[in-house]
Amino acid sequence: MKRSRNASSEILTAAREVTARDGAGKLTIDSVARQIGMSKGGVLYNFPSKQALLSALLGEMIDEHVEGVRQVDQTKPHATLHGHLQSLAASSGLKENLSMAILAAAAESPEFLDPLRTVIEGDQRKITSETTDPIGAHIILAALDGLRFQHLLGMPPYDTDTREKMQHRLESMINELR
Amino acid sequence: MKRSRNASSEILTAAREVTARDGAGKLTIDSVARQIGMSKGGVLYNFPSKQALLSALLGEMIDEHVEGVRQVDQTKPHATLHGHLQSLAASSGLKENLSMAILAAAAESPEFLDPLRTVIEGDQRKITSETTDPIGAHIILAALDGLRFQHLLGMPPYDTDTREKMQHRLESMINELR
DNA sequence: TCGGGTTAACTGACCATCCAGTACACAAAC
DNA sequence: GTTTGTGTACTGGATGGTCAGTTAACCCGA
Repeated sequence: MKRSRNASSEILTAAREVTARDGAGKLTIDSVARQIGMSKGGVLYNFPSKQALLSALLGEMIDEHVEGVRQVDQTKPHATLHGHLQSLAASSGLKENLSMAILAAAAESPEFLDPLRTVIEGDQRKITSETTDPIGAHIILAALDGLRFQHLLGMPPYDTDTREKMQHRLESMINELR
Repeated sequence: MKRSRNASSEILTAAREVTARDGAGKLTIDSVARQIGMSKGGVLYNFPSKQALLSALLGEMIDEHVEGVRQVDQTKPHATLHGHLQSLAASSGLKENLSMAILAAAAESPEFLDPLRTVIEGDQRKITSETTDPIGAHIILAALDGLRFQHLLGMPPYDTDTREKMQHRLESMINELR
């Protein structure tokens, strides 16, 4: 048996696989352990509690989001809004319901989302500083969030055609923002 | 001990009180029973399973939403969008995290949200039929949904001032819709 | 280089708790 | 006396977490 120096990243991957395959409700320490072929104790050695595991997953998601936002040219106007749009487009293809697992955790303890709040606060500050019409910018951001949640919860509009048109329109709206 | 013919509606009220006071994670059959001063068996007599209880709660929320949407003069243009805005404004004051309980349930079984999907499908059809710019209308609806979720999850913008300005702006946007 | 000591990583059995759901007796209402 | 509703006590299963012990890798002095 090989002794990987640190299984934590594989554990996180396994957790994503479980949620993707079996749904957010099936994400248990046992199921993750089975997925990676490890014992429950082993998982708990790497993450001392389920909360810790979920926090790490949330951290990954936040990192990916930040990464996605940063992929746009930071010098162009409304870069952060464009970044959010970009991030949405990137994530709207895949349907891993990891976010649902995060939401379920947040239902039990709202403070669990604090790291996310921090990031979003920062984003909103940046967005506000990039425009003279903060309300308009906030609305666009809200629409992007709305699209995210509609998709996450399997709400209409389902067809990717409509959703893409909406994204294009939102891009225009960002560009027309003062 | 009073013997009301049908305790179901009181049970639902009690469930809302529990979630409002203790959070979505504390919504158990026992806690609801305690809240209403009834035994667990009594609750389960009225709602044969927890799913059934949650479904009823979701049903209530949907009814309230539909009610809120209908409160707008149905003859004016974009009545449904205005209705959604109205419904948002009505619900944005209170902070009962019943929705989080619903979300948590949906995390375990996505089909749980089917009734909601049906309603929203209908709404979207109506909205689309009320405008010549369905994409624009969809975006406004997405923004309204986004605001809902931001509020639900305690995400910024926190201040009611900004949120009210956003609602006003959205109202203008609806009015300017072709 | 050999062997003992140390330690990080992990195992597997077990515990504790929570909680949905069941069984059934019992009370009121009609 | 039958139906409707409620209380009490329980079961069973899922699941998060604990812990003593095992394994392998690495270190280091003789």
